[in-house]
Formats: sequence, structure tokens, C-alpha cells
Amino acid sequence: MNEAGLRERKKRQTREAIARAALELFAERGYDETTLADIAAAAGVSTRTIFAYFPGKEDILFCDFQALRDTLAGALSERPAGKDALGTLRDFIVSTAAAKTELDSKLARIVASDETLSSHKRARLSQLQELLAAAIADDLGSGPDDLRPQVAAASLAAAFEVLERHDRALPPPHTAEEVAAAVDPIIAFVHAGLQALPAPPRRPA
Amino acid sequence: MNEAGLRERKKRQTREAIARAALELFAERGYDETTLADIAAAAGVSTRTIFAYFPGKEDILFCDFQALRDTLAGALSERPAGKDALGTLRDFIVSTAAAKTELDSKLARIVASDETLSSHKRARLSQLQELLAAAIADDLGSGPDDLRPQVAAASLAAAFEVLERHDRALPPPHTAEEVAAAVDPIIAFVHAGLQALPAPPRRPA
DNA sequence: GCCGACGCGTGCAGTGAATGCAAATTTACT
DNA sequence: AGTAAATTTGCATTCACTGCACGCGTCGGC
Repeated sequence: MNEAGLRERKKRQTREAIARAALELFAERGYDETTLADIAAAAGVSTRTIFAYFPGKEDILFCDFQALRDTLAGALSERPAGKDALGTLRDFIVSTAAAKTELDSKLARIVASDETLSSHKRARLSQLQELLAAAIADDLGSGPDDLRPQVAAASLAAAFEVLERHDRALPPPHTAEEVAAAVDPIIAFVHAGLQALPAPPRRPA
Repeated sequence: MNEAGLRERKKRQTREAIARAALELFAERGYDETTLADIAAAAGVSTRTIFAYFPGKEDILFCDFQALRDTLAGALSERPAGKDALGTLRDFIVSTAAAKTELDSKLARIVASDETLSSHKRARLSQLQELLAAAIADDLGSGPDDLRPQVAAASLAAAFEVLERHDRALPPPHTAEEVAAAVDPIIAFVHAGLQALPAPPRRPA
């Protein structure tokens, strides 16, 4: 059998029920306007049970983010020898931008409208940033004293945040070409900056 | 008299009493371990009164940040014609780094140790980022469609975050030369990236 | 100097998120 | 079945935060 016990299946089921109920309620009436009691009722569990699946309320809102992180991690670690981290990221963004649902956009707008939620999102983004920094460090073959990978990754993350804020103003249907046209200058920006950074500050011989 | 009525003086006094008490308690026993009731008791006011001066608990922790923002805003708006925004920022950072107290470092370490506080700090940082973006846009003479100022400002903010995290590992006494040596490459990084970004995406004739 | 208007501090009651604990229910294994 | 484990749940509690209303001092005009 491919499945583990009934137990695990039910757990996964409950987790998804909570997430789905919460996300729909968030999209429908807003984040602050949705209480954990509402979510629990919609998911058919008790309020207390929610905390057995998610550390807190915001973690439900951002639960899809984790999958995204794993996907990026996979793409970065399995990238072919000829492709650098920046190129891998470029393709990753273009491909994930295509798979954006209506609900995603609605939730993104909710996150953007709230100061607190925006900063929490940035915290998640910094996880991706770390992945990137590691991959770039690998490309550059730099040691722990070299700040260039971290600076480049931070710039990338920040730049894409700007890009997303800009995109939110435009109507949702984004073709792959449009996304690529927006992303490529950012990649070029960081690439140029990277080459301008002198080199590892010190290289103990 | 230079002062307004007794009323305003007392208000300022109360505000500082709250801030001082809170900051010391935070530094002494940690943020989460300090309740609003503790702060109120130490400041000699009621819990309810705190909310008359600060919107929330974190706002007390970051109250000094606002002064910093105003200082930067002043420095940017009053900069001489020959000095660009990047250079102004450079000098601003070098000079403010010198005025760092022991308590500042302690609080910075507390903020850095907590995920939630870190993201809130980043939210404040994005206020500075906006100031910078406006100043850079001014330098470049770019219109609202030009994303370069925002990208550059975001990169700067992100890069300085990396820098600060790196500095935290080292012992506190930073000379102006050391700070400058760390800051200058970042400025160069963004400067190079900025020149690589093609130009305003569209310029409607 | 007196008095009304206003602002400020405060207590009280209540909401919502989050945690610890122990009982109850469900699942797994023999 | 029957026991051991995990899962779910209710209950009590803490803490940040808000609305409301009352009291008290300050500030203005007279």
C-alpha cells in the first residue's frame, strides 16, 4: 500500500480542511474579521485543535508559502551545471507566476493591505532569501566571510517585492512574456551589482 | 517662555517615562517577558494610559526609530546640489553608527533574536526605504513609471540589513573608518546595479 | 478669582489570540 | 477484545488591545 495508516490520512485531511476554510474566510471577509472560532466552525473542528496543526493564525494564511519554498529549494539544488542561481530563480518566478489562482491574488491583496501581515510575509520571504544566498555562494565559490551572496540575495528579494507591488496595480492576466520582461532587468541589476562588488573582503592565505 | 503650557510638558514627560521604563525592562528581561502591566507600574501610570501614547507594544520598542527617520529625511532634503542621495545616505550611516549606545545594542540584539520583532523592524525600515526612493528618483529625474529608484532603495535597505547582521557578530566598538569600509562597497554595489538598469521602461513621447 | 469646556488619566468590562492541562475519544497493535 | 498510544477537545488562564464612561486637573473667558 502506498498510504500509511488511517491516522495520517485523517491528519492530512483535517489540516487541509482547516487551511481551506481559513483561506476562503480570509478572502471573503478579511483577516482580522475572521476569528479562529469561525475557522474552527467552518472546518468542523474545535478551536483548540487548530493549534495542533498551525503554530498561529498567520501560519494558516502563509501555509502555501512553505510549499513554494520547497519547490525553489529543489529547483536550486537540482539545477544543471551550466545554469547559475540567478537564471534558475528567473525561470522559477516565470513559471510560478503562471500558476496563480484567483484566490491567491485576493489573499495577496489582503496581505498587502495590512501592515502587520506585510511584515510577516517579508519574514517568510527571507527564508527564500537564505536559500538564494546559499546557491549564489555556491556559484561564486565564496567562503563565509564573503557578504556578496547575502547582499545579492537580499537585493533580489527586495527588488521582487517592489515588482510585486507594482504588478498588483495592473490587471491580473500576466503572460509569461510580460513576467519575463519585468523580471529580467532585476536579474541584470543584481548581476551588475555583483560584479561591481570588489571580491571577498579578506582571503586568509 | 519657549514652552507651551504645563499640559504639554507633562505629556512629553509621561511619554518619555513610559518609553524609558519599557526600553530598560525590555533590555533587562526581554520583550515577551515584559508585560504592559510591568511597564505601566515602572512608569507610574496605568496600563490603559500607555495606549494613549503608543498604538501598541512594539511601537514603544521602536519609538527611537521615528527620530532616526526624521533625521534622514532632513539630511536628504537639505543635501547640497553636488551630493547625490547615495552619498548622503553613506554619511548618514557613518555618523549615526558613531552615536550608538550600549542600550541600543542590547535592544538590537533582542529584536534580532525574535522572528516577529525582526519583521516589524523591517517594516519600519521600509519607511526609510521610501524616503530614499524618493530622493533617488529626484537624482535620476525619473517619472512614476521608473522602478529603478524603488529597486535601488529596496536593495540598499536589504543590503544594510545584511551588514547589520554581520556587524552584530563583531565586538561593538566600531570606528568611523570601519563603518565606512563596510558601507562603501554596498553603495558601489547599488550604484553599479543602477547603471546597469536600462532606463525608464517606457517614456511616452 | 470664578466657571464652564476641554483634555487627560484611569478603571472596568469585554474580545480575540495563544498556552497548559487533563479528560475524553479515536486509532493502532496484539 | 483489550491495552497502549495519539488525537481531539473543553476549560481555565494570560496577555495585548479596545470602547466606554467617570473623575480630575488645566485652560480659556469673564
